[in-house]
Amino acid sequence: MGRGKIEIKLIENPTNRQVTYSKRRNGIFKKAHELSVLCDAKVSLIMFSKNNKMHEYISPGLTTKKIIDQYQKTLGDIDLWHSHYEKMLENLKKLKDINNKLRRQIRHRIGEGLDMDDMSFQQLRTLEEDMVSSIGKIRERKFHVIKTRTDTCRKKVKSLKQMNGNLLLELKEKCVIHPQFLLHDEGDEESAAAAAVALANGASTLYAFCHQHHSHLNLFSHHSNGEEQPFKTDHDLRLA
Amino acid sequence: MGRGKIEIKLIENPTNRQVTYSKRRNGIFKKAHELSVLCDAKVSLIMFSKNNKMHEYISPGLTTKKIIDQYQKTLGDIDLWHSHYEKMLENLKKLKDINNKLRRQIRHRIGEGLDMDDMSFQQLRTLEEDMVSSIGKIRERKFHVIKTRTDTCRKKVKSLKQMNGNLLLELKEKCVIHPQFLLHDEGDEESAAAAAVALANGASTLYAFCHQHHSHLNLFSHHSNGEEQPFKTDHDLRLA
DNA sequence: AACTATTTATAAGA
DNA sequence: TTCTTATAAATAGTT
Repeated sequence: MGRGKIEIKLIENPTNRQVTYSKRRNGIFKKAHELSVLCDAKVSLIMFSKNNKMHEYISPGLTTKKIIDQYQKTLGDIDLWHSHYEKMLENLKKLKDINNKLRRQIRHRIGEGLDMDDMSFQQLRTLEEDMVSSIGKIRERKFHVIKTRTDTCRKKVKSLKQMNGNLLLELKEKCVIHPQFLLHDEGDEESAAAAAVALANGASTLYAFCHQHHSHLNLFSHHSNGEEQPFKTDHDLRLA
Repeated sequence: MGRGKIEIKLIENPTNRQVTYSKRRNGIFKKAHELSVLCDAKVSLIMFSKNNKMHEYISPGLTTKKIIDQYQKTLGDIDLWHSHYEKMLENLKKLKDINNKLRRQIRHRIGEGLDMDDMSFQQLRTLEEDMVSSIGKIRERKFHVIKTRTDTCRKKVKSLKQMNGNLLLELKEKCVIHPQFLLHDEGDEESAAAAAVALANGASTLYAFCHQHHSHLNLFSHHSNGEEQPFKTDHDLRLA
C-alpha cells in the first residue's frame, strides 16, 4: 500500500526506517483502538523502537498491570515471577498459622477461659505439670538472681567497711600527730585540704555507717527517691 | 475499507462482532509483525476477546516476560507490582518478628535457661505471679472437668442401680408366681425364654453389683482392658 | 508534514 | 469459518 510494494525485511536506511516506524506505529495504534471499541476487546500493545523508545496502547479503562495479570493467570501460573509471588503468599499464610498456634499455646498457658474449652482432662493435667515444672525453673532463676545480687551487696558492704575503718584510723592518726587540725589554725596546706575534703564528703557519717549492720536492706523494693547517700553506695546496691 | 464505511463503536451483533474481531486481529498481528521486521522493533501485543479468549503476538526472538520486564524498568520500578511486592516482604518480616516474640514469651513461661538470662529480677517476679495465677485457672478448669465427669458418672450409676433393682424384683415375682421356672418343666414359652435370657445376661451378678458401693472407681486412670462387664457399664463409666 | 498513487485491509454477502 | 469482491484505509515514495 503505497507508491510501490515493499519487501518485509529490515529497512536499512535509518531515516526511512524511523519514518516508517512512526507511520506504521500510529497505524497499529489506531487499529488496536478500533478493535477495542468495535469488539469490546482488551488490548495491550507495548513496543520499543530500535533506540529503545517505548510506546504503548491500552484499551480504554484498563491498565497494563491488569492485562499482564490476566496474561499471567491465563498462562497457568507457570511464570517464574508468579510462582515466586505464590511462594511468598504461601509463606505468609504459614507464618500466620504458626503465629496463631503460638498464641493459642500462650493462651492455654495463661489459662484463658474460652481457649480451655477444647482441652481434655488429660491435656489439662499435662499442662498443669508443665506449668509447675516451669514455675520451679523460674523460681530457681529468681533465687539465683537474688543470691548473686546479695553476694555482690555483701562484698561491697565489706569493702566499704574496710575502707571506712582505714579512713577513720588515718584521721585519728592525723589528729594525734597534728592536733592543730582540730583548732583550724596551722599545718601544711595539703593535709589541711585533705582533711577538709574528708569532712565535706561525709566523714562525719562514716562512723555511723560503719556501725550499722545493714540489717534494713530491703531486697525486694525499688526506692527510687533522690536522697544522697554517703559515697553513693545506694545506687549500686539497688536490686532492679 | 470494505463494502461500506463503518462507525467506530461497539458492534451489537455478536456474530458480526466475532467475525470482525477475528479479521482485524489477524490484520493487527500481521502489521505488528511487519513493524517488528521492517524497523527491528520489539513488539508485545496481548489481547482478550469479549469471551476472554487470549491471543498474543511477540516480536521474533523475544518473550512476553522480557518485554514486560523492560516495560517495568522503563517505568522506573514505581509500578504497583513492585510496591505490592515490597509490602509483602515487609509483612513477612513483621510476622517473623511477632513469631519470634511469641516464641520467646513461651520459652520464658516454660522457664528455658538461656532465655531467662536477659530478665530482670522484677520481670521474673511478675512472670512468676502470672504463672501462679494461670496455674490456678488451669486447676480450676481441671476440677471443673473432673466434677462434670463424676456427676455424669453418679447419675449413670444411680440409674443403673434402679434398673437392676427393678429387674431383680421382677425376677423374684416371676419365681413366686411361676415356681415351675425353677424346675424347668412347664410354663408358657415366652416367660421361660425371658427368664433364660435374664440369667444368661448375668442376672447372677446383678445382686453383687447392686450391693457394691462403687468405691473402687478410679477417676484418674484409663483402664482400657477388654474385660466384659455386666451390661457393659464399664464402657460408659470410663473417664477419658 | 502533506500529497497521492498504490497496496492492503476489511465489511458485507455468499 | 472461509472466500469473494467492492470499497475504505493505510502507507511508500515523493515533494
